[in-house]
Amino acid sequence: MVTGQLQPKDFIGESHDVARDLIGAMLLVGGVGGRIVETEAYDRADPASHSFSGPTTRNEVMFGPPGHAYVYRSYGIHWCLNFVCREKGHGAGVLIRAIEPLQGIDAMRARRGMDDVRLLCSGPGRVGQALAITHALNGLRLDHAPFRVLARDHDCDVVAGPRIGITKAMDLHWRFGLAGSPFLSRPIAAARPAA
DNA sequence: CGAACGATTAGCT
DNA sequence: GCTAATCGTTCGA
Repeated sequence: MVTGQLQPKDFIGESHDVARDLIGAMLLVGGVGGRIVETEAYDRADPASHSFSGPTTRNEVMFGPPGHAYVYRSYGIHWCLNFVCREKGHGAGVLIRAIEPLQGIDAMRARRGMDDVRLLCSGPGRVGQALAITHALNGLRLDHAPFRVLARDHDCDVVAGPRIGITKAMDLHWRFGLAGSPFLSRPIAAARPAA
Protein backbone atom coordinates (compact mmCIF):
# COMPACT_ATOMS: atom_id res chain seq x y z
CA MET A 1 0.00 0.00 0.00
CA VAL A 2 1.17 3.48 -0.86
CA THR A 3 1.89 5.68 2.13
CA GLY A 4 2.97 9.26 2.74
CA GLN A 5 3.39 11.95 0.11
CA LEU A 6 2.20 10.68 -3.25
CA GLN A 7 4.73 10.84 -6.10
CA PRO A 8 4.16 11.04 -9.87
CA LYS A 9 4.67 7.27 -10.16
CA ASP A 10 1.68 6.75 -7.88
CA PHE A 11 -0.56 8.24 -10.60
CA ILE A 12 0.57 5.97 -13.46
CA GLY A 13 -2.29 3.50 -12.98
CA GLU A 14 -5.66 3.41 -14.73
CA SER A 15 -7.58 6.54 -13.79
CA HIS A 16 -10.47 4.58 -12.26
CA ASP A 17 -8.01 2.73 -10.00
CA VAL A 18 -6.27 5.95 -8.99
CA ALA A 19 -9.63 7.64 -8.40
CA ARG A 20 -10.74 4.82 -6.13
CA ASP A 21 -7.48 4.79 -4.17
CA LEU A 22 -7.58 8.57 -3.66
CA ILE A 23 -10.70 8.28 -1.51
CA GLY A 24 -9.52 8.91 2.06
CA ALA A 25 -6.32 10.64 0.93
CA MET A 26 -5.43 14.09 2.27
CA LEU A 27 -5.33 17.05 -0.12
CA LEU A 28 -3.89 20.38 0.95
CA VAL A 29 -3.36 23.50 -1.15
CA GLY A 30 -1.35 26.10 0.70
CA GLY A 31 -2.06 24.25 3.94
CA VAL A 32 -5.83 24.37 3.39
CA GLY A 33 -7.87 21.27 2.63
CA GLY A 34 -8.89 17.91 4.04
CA ARG A 35 -9.79 14.34 3.22
CA ILE A 36 -10.83 13.47 -0.33
CA VAL A 37 -14.28 11.86 -0.17
CA GLU A 38 -15.42 11.97 -3.81
CA THR A 39 -13.65 11.57 -7.17
CA GLU A 40 -14.42 10.80 -10.81
CA ALA A 41 -12.17 9.13 -13.38
CA TYR A 42 -11.76 10.20 -17.02
CA ASP A 43 -9.74 8.56 -19.79
CA ARG A 44 -8.71 9.15 -23.40
CA ALA A 45 -10.98 6.32 -24.53
CA ASP A 46 -13.93 7.91 -22.73
CA PRO A 47 -16.47 10.00 -24.69
CA ALA A 48 -17.21 12.08 -21.57
CA SER A 49 -13.56 13.11 -21.11
CA HIS A 50 -12.05 16.42 -22.17
CA SER A 51 -9.21 14.36 -23.65
CA PHE A 52 -11.44 12.19 -25.84
CA SER A 53 -10.87 14.20 -29.02
CA GLY A 54 -7.14 14.62 -28.52
CA PRO A 55 -4.92 17.42 -27.22
CA THR A 56 -6.15 21.03 -27.36
CA THR A 57 -4.96 24.26 -25.75
CA ARG A 58 -7.22 23.68 -22.78
CA ASN A 59 -6.48 20.02 -22.06
CA GLU A 60 -2.78 19.80 -22.97
CA VAL A 61 -1.82 19.18 -19.34
CA MET A 62 -3.88 15.98 -19.40
CA PHE A 63 -1.45 14.70 -22.04
CA GLY A 64 1.57 15.65 -19.95
CA PRO A 65 3.24 13.58 -17.22
CA PRO A 66 1.20 12.02 -14.37
CA GLY A 67 1.05 13.55 -10.91
CA HIS A 68 0.36 17.07 -12.17
CA ALA A 69 -2.67 19.32 -11.73
CA TYR A 70 -5.10 19.87 -14.59
CA VAL A 71 -7.30 22.89 -13.82
CA TYR A 72 -10.13 24.00 -16.08
CA ARG A 73 -12.90 26.58 -15.98
CA SER A 74 -16.39 25.12 -15.73
CA TYR A 75 -19.47 26.92 -17.01
CA GLY A 76 -17.46 30.13 -17.18
CA ILE A 77 -17.65 30.41 -13.40
CA HIS A 78 -15.95 27.60 -11.50
CA TRP A 79 -12.43 26.21 -11.34
CA CYS A 80 -12.17 22.43 -11.18
CA LEU A 81 -9.11 20.42 -10.11
CA ASN A 82 -7.95 17.15 -11.65
CA PHE A 83 -4.96 14.88 -11.09
CA VAL A 84 -3.27 13.71 -14.31
CA CYS A 85 -2.93 9.90 -14.51
CA ARG A 86 -1.31 7.15 -16.58
CA GLU A 87 1.79 7.62 -18.68
CA LYS A 88 2.82 10.89 -20.30
CA GLY A 89 0.82 11.49 -23.44
CA HIS A 90 -2.18 9.34 -22.56
CA GLY A 91 -4.78 11.91 -21.52
CA ALA A 92 -6.31 10.50 -18.33
CA GLY A 93 -7.25 12.19 -15.09
CA VAL A 94 -9.19 12.20 -11.86
CA LEU A 95 -11.62 15.01 -10.99
CA ILE A 96 -11.62 15.96 -7.30
CA ARG A 97 -15.34 16.36 -6.59
CA ALA A 98 -15.49 16.74 -2.80
CA ILE A 99 -13.36 16.80 0.33
CA GLU A 100 -14.07 16.73 4.04
CA PRO A 101 -12.75 20.07 5.40
CA LEU A 102 -10.09 19.48 8.08
CA GLN A 103 -7.44 22.21 7.87
CA GLY A 104 -7.84 25.95 7.28
CA ILE A 105 -11.60 25.82 7.75
CA ASP A 106 -11.81 29.53 8.55
CA ALA A 107 -9.98 30.37 5.31
CA MET A 108 -12.40 28.15 3.40
CA ARG A 109 -15.38 29.80 5.08
CA ALA A 110 -14.08 33.23 4.10
CA ARG A 111 -13.47 32.20 0.48
CA ARG A 112 -16.85 30.52 0.19
CA GLY A 113 -18.75 33.22 2.05
CA MET A 114 -20.61 30.73 4.22
CA ASP A 115 -20.23 28.90 7.51
CA ASP A 116 -21.74 25.45 6.94
CA VAL A 117 -18.78 23.05 6.86
CA ARG A 118 -20.80 20.51 4.93
CA LEU A 119 -21.18 22.90 2.02
CA LEU A 120 -17.60 24.22 1.90
CA CYS A 121 -16.14 21.57 -0.40
CA SER A 122 -19.06 19.31 -1.44
CA GLY A 123 -18.73 19.69 -5.22
CA PRO A 124 -15.91 20.28 -7.72
CA GLY A 125 -16.59 24.00 -8.09
CA ARG A 126 -16.85 24.41 -4.33
CA VAL A 127 -13.52 22.64 -3.83
CA GLY A 128 -11.97 25.03 -6.31
CA GLN A 129 -13.28 28.09 -4.51
CA ALA A 130 -12.49 26.85 -0.98
CA LEU A 131 -8.93 25.85 -1.90
CA ALA A 132 -8.29 28.94 -4.04
CA ILE A 133 -7.73 26.86 -7.19
CA THR A 134 -7.19 28.95 -10.33
CA HIS A 135 -5.67 28.57 -13.76
CA ALA A 136 -2.37 29.65 -12.16
CA LEU A 137 -2.08 26.13 -10.72
CA ASN A 138 -2.67 24.38 -14.06
CA GLY A 139 0.21 22.05 -14.89
CA LEU A 140 1.94 22.23 -11.51
CA ARG A 141 3.35 19.13 -9.81
CA LEU A 142 1.24 17.67 -7.03
CA ASP A 143 4.31 16.78 -4.94
CA HIS A 144 5.49 20.41 -4.86
CA ALA A 145 4.16 23.51 -3.11
CA PRO A 146 1.45 24.66 -2.82
CA PHE A 147 0.12 21.10 -3.16
CA ARG A 148 0.35 18.28 -0.67
CA VAL A 149 -1.29 14.93 -1.40
CA LEU A 150 -0.93 12.25 1.27
CA ALA A 151 -2.10 8.66 0.73
CA ARG A 152 -4.79 7.42 3.08
CA ASP A 153 -3.33 5.75 6.15
CA HIS A 154 -6.05 3.15 6.72
CA ASP A 155 -8.62 1.26 4.69
CA CYS A 156 -12.05 2.74 4.15
CA ASP A 157 -15.28 1.68 2.44
CA VAL A 158 -15.37 3.06 -1.09
CA VAL A 159 -18.48 2.88 -3.24
CA ALA A 160 -18.84 3.47 -7.00
CA GLY A 161 -21.64 4.70 -9.22
CA PRO A 162 -22.39 6.69 -12.39
CA ARG A 163 -20.67 10.04 -12.90
CA ILE A 164 -22.47 13.38 -12.52
CA GLY A 165 -23.10 16.24 -14.92
CA ILE A 166 -22.28 14.35 -18.12
CA THR A 167 -24.45 12.84 -20.83
CA LYS A 168 -21.99 10.42 -22.43
CA ALA A 169 -20.65 7.07 -21.25
CA MET A 170 -23.18 6.80 -18.44
CA ASP A 171 -22.50 3.06 -18.34
CA LEU A 172 -19.07 3.68 -16.81
CA HIS A 173 -19.42 3.75 -13.03
CA TRP A 174 -16.33 5.88 -12.48
CA ARG A 175 -17.63 8.05 -9.66
CA PHE A 176 -16.16 7.03 -6.30
CA GLY A 177 -17.09 8.09 -2.79
CA LEU A 178 -16.40 7.40 0.87
CA ALA A 179 -19.34 5.30 2.04
CA GLY A 180 -21.71 7.26 4.25
CA SER A 181 -19.78 10.52 4.10
CA PRO A 182 -21.94 13.61 4.69
CA PHE A 183 -19.54 15.64 2.55
CA LEU A 184 -20.40 14.09 -0.84
CA SER A 185 -21.76 16.47 -3.50
CA ARG A 186 -24.72 14.09 -3.83
CA PRO A 187 -25.52 10.53 -2.75
CA ILE A 188 -24.03 7.97 -5.11
CA ALA A 189 -26.77 6.38 -7.23
CA ALA A 190 -26.93 2.59 -7.11
CA ALA A 191 -23.77 2.58 -5.02
CA ARG A 192 -21.80 -0.65 -5.07
CA PRO A 193 -18.59 -1.53 -3.21
CA ALA A 194 -15.45 -0.45 -5.07
CA ALA A 195 -12.61 -1.35 -2.73
C1' DC B 1 -16.13 34.65 -37.39
C1' DG B 2 -20.27 33.01 -35.16
C1' DA B 3 -22.62 29.88 -32.31
C1' DA B 4 -23.31 26.24 -29.23
C1' DC B 5 -22.05 24.08 -25.14
C1' DG B 6 -20.53 22.71 -20.94
C1' DA B 7 -16.81 17.16 -15.74
C1' DT B 8 -21.58 23.50 -11.87
C1' DT B 9 -23.83 26.07 -8.35
C1' DA B 10 -27.19 28.89 -5.94
C1' DG B 11 -31.57 30.42 -5.42
C1' DC B 12 -36.39 30.18 -6.10
C1' DT B 13 -40.91 27.44 -6.68
C1' DG C 1 -37.32 20.17 -9.23
C1' DC C 2 -36.12 24.07 -12.55
C1' DT C 3 -33.39 27.66 -14.32
C1' DA C 4 -30.33 31.72 -14.69
C1' DA C 5 -25.65 33.09 -14.39
C1' DT C 6 -21.44 33.52 -17.19
C1' DC C 7 -17.43 32.99 -20.46
C1' DG C 8 -13.61 30.28 -22.37
C1' DT C 9 -13.16 26.52 -25.55
C1' DT C 10 -14.31 24.15 -29.54
C1' DC C 11 -16.01 23.35 -34.01
C1' DG C 12 -18.30 24.36 -38.28
C1' DA C 13 -18.90 27.74 -42.14
